[in-house]
Amino acid sequence: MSPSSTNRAKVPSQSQLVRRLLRWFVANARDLPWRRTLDPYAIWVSEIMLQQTQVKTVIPYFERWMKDLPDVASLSNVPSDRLHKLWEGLGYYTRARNLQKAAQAIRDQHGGKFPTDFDSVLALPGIGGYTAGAITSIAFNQPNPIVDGNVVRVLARLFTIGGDPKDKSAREQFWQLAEQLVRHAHRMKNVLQPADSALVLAGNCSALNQSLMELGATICTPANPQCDICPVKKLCLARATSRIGDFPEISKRAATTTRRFIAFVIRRGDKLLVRQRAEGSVNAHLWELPNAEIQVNEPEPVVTAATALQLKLNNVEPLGMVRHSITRYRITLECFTAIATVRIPKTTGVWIPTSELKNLAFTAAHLKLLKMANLQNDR
DNA sequence: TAACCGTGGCC
DNA sequence: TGGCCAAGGTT
Repeated sequence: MSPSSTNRAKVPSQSQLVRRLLRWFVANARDLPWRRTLDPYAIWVSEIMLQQTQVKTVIPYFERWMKDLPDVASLSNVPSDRLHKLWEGLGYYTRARNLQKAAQAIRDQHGGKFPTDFDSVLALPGIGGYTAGAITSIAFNQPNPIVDGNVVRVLARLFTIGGDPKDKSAREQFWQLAEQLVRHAHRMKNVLQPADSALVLAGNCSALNQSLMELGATICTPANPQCDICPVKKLCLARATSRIGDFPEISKRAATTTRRFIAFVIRRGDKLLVRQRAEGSVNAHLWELPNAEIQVNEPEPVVTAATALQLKLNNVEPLGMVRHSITRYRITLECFTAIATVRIPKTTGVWIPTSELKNLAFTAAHLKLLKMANLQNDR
């Protein structure tokens, strides 16, 4: 950019910004299942599912969940197997267990009615500052700010806020700014929504908070943002100074580590040997095929894995391999069919009729193996 | 505070 | 393809 540029960039006016965002959101919001209701339970479930998970992935899970567990009462009573099955494939399974714990707290401490008070919402398991702000603003139109990855990106660019958003000082800036914006929205005359839209809005606070996320999700994207159609492009400081790519200043992720596992499909009659992962481990409560981690360069993978599992095997045949990434690990999971010849230790697995596998929640990698072995159908 | 928790979409 | 990222929270 030329240093002699005459249109010196100014910090955007907040009231102008809020007005444009509200108008844009009401006219352009995507029609999503959880935007058709003001039921705090439904909005809560959607917010938890959406944590670190994309909208496209969440939609079918949300529909299934709401059909099966339509309210706090049904969630507080659902058996663990069914709870995990409804979450199977979404990851971060603690989220599902915390949903149930919170539902039980709502039943026991709030008479079964979803609390409206911010601090009461925040006190529920699995609900932090973002989610408490999202629920109370979207369901109840309270002027509570929210800052998620989208909001960070949008605000960092609009106001050229530097620093790692994970660091305290930068984080406080984003929350302060988000709070100022939602308070502006709260003071404004309510923006009406078009009659032909399925969108249900509790009011301006809901619309403003959602507009920031919607803008980040659809236009102000991490790569290749569509600035040409952005409703607030004229107010964007990063764009005015040609520094869109410099914001936000995200730190690099931890390097990935390669790991190698051997798994076995071992059948006996109409039963399959499977095990449930222990509390406190990764993917706790979920089911998997018996498996063992081996060295990446292990020369005798099957023998080593079988020994680790205390299995004596005959007729070992390769079934296939899946690649799977989990957090910072890049995993290869090699699978073999085999026949076990001696008694099996409980820690290695238990015999489950194959007809019952569909009721158990498996980890994503092992679900792929079951499908490979024609033991589990698509849902 | 920084590490940990899962998975799939996207380019 | 591999790396980045997604409506974060907990410990």
